[in-house]
Amino acid sequence: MSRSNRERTEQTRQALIDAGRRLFVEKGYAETATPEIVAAAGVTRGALYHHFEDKRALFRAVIECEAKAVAEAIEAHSASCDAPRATLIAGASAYFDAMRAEGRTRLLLIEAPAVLGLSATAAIDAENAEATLRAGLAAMLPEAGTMLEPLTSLLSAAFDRAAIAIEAGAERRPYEQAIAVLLDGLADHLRR
Amino acid sequence: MSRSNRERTEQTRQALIDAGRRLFVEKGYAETATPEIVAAAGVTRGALYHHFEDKRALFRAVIECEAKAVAEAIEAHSASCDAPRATLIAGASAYFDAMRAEGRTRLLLIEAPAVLGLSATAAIDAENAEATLRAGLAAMLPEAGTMLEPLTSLLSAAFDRAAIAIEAGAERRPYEQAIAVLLDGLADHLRR
DNA sequence: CGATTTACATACAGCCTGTATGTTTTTGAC
DNA sequence: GTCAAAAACATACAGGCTGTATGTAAATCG
Repeated sequence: MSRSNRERTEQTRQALIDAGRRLFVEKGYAETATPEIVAAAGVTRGALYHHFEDKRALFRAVIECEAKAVAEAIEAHSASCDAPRATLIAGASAYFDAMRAEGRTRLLLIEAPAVLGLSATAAIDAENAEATLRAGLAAMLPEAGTMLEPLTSLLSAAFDRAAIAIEAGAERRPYEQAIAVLLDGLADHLRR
Repeated sequence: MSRSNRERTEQTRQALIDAGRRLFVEKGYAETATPEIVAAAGVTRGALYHHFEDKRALFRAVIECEAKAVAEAIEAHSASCDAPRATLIAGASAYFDAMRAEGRTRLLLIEAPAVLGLSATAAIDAENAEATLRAGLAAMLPEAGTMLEPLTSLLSAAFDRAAIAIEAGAERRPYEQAIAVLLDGLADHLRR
C-alpha cells in the first residue's frame, strides 16, 4: 500500500489539525503538550515539526480552519433577503448557529487572541464575518456615515459576546432579541 | 536595618506583582518566565513560590489589582448626574480613561480570559464594571424588562471592544459617539 | 534504475515549572 | 534577654516540554 506524497501530507496534516483541535478545546492551548497531540494523531513529533514550524503554527492552522468553517456556514445560510434588516437578522442567526460547534467560541474568541495576538486573529476572521456585518449595516443604515466603522466594530463585539453567552448555556432568544433591538434602535435614531 | 514581617511580605508581594505586570504586558503571560520575573523583582524563585501558589496565582493577583484600579477610577469619576443618560455616558468615558493605562486592555481583556478562564475573569471584574453598567441601563431603560441582562452583556462587550480599539490607536471620539448612538437608539426604540 | 527530494522517526540540548530541603530573620513567651 | 517556633526567604533537584539536529525509509523524477 503506497500513498502519493500529496495524499500523505494531506492526511497527516489533517490528522494533526483534528487532534490539535480536540485537545486545544478540551484543555486549552497552553496545557496541551505536543507529545499528546501527536499521540492522538497517530504520528510522531517529527511529523509535526516537519509540517508546522512550531506548536503555534499548528494552532494557527486550527484557527484558520475554524474561521473558514464559520465563514462558509454564514455564506451558505445567507438568506439574501433584499430587506437589509432581515438580512442582518438572518446573518446574526447564522453566526450563532455556526458558533455552536463544540469549543468554537473558546478557540476563536478566547484562545486565539491571546495565542496569536489580537491583530493576527483579526486579520484571520475579521475580514470574513466583520466585512459581511459592515456591508449589512451600510445597507440598513445609510445615514451612519463616519460612524459605520466604529458601529461595525462594537456590534461585532456584541455578536461575539452573545455567542459566548449562548455556548455558556444562556437562552438564545433573549440575545437575538437584544441584537434586534440594538439594530432597530440604531435605525430609529439615525433616521432623524 | 530590620523590617517587620508584615512589611517584608507586603514589599516582596508588591515587587513581584509590579515586575510581573510589566513583563506580562511586555511579552504576554506564556512567554514570561518566572526566573525573569524574580530577577526583575530582585528576589529569588523561592520568594515567589512562598507568596504565590504558582505562576498563575501571581498573574491572578496582577489581574485583581488591575480590576480594582479600574473599579476605583470609575467610582472616583462617577459624576453621579441624576440624568440616567448623562450618567451612563460619563461612566463610559471614565471607563475609557481607566483603560488607557499601559497594557491594561491586554491584561484584562485578552490574557486574563485565556489564562484564568472566562468565568474566573468575569467573577473578578464583571461584578465591578458590569454591575454599574446594569444599574445605569436599568435607570435609563425602565422598559427593558427581561432584556436588561442580555443588553448589559452586549453593551459591556461593546465597551471592551471600544477600549481595545482606542488603545490600538483609534480615535476616541467616534467610539464614544457610537456608544452614545447605541444608547439613544435603545431609549428611542424601547419607549414605544 | 539511480539520485534527489520529501516525509517522516529518533535523539539530544536547553529551559521552565513546581517541589523539597536548607538557612536566615522575625516573633512571642518566659 | 534568650530560646523555641514560625515565617520569609534561598538553593537544589526532578520531571516534562519545546525546538533542533540527525538519521532512515518512501516517493518522485530524469
